[in-house]
Amino acid sequence: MKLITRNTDYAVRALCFIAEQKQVVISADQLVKSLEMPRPFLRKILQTLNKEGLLSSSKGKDGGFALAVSPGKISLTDVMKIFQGSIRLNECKFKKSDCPYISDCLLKKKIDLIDKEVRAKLKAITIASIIKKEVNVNDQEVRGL
Amino acid sequence: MKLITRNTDYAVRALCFIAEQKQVVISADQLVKSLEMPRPFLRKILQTLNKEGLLSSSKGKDGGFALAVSPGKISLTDVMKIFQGSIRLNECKFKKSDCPYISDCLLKKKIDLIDKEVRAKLKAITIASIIKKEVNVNDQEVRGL
DNA sequence: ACAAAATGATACAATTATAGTATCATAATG
DNA sequence: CATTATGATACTATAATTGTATCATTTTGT
Repeated sequence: MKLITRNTDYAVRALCFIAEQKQVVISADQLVKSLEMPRPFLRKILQTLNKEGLLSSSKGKDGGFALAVSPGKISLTDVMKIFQGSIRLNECKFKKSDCPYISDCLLKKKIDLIDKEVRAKLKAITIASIIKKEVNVNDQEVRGL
Repeated sequence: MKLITRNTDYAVRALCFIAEQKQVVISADQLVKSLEMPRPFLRKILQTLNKEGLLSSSKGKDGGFALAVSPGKISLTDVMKIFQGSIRLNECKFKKSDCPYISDCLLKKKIDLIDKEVRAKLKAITIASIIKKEVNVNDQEVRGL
């Protein structure tokens, strides 16, 4: 059981990496070399992030990808939604007419509660909050980890 | 994204149903008729629950399945473990040597925290806690919902 | 104009997980 | 010994995940 799939994970790491660099525009090749990911898969992911508005892209020499949204405003749920669709943990199989527990299913209610909490917590995790340590510890720059 | 797969869901509902009946031993056929589930699939699930020790079984006429553990001692995590394997939400793809965030990955740590909380909450959900309402509301019996 | 360096679009493929089905064997009971 | 139940096991269909591969397009420098 995974909460986060590979492409979400790659996307998050790519976003973090881009956010951490002094350069604004980062090419797919740079990312492939720095983070270890299969190139075509990463490219597809970057294209998706571009389409979805989290990255902007430029072609040709010195082209690549740049953050289109500030790291503090990109949350894990944003990325998960893009690559994993809805992140409802629940989705009862049973239609109201079928479910033997009909209108109020305690199981569903309990899971719903957990679901809401998880979503809130995932939303609170932003790219900025993930890279915070690497970028800024005691107000010192510690790039190039 | 589902936290709970179909077989876990069926298993939980079957366990709840068995726990709710006055009869101790419930046959697969009874379950199929009452809860709406494909018979062969449910049978496989019941066999698994038997093997895993949550149910006991008896063959022949008036045979079937009975709870082998009290409803208060069967938690959602028990059932999930059986049908969905480990319920770690995390499992970082990157081996220590590969991961660009090396020994301390903030993403992983944050997800780990969520993971622990979710597991604790799932563990707190027992069969007893799910059927409580149906079996016992204001100390009245409200069977046959 | 043209080659090089980048992304864009899109179709295909392998692997794994999920959600089942189907069949025959075995045990208990009357 | 037939009936009624579960046990064991092999098979299958669908969808999701995790990619690969190819060609088109745009930008830039010479």
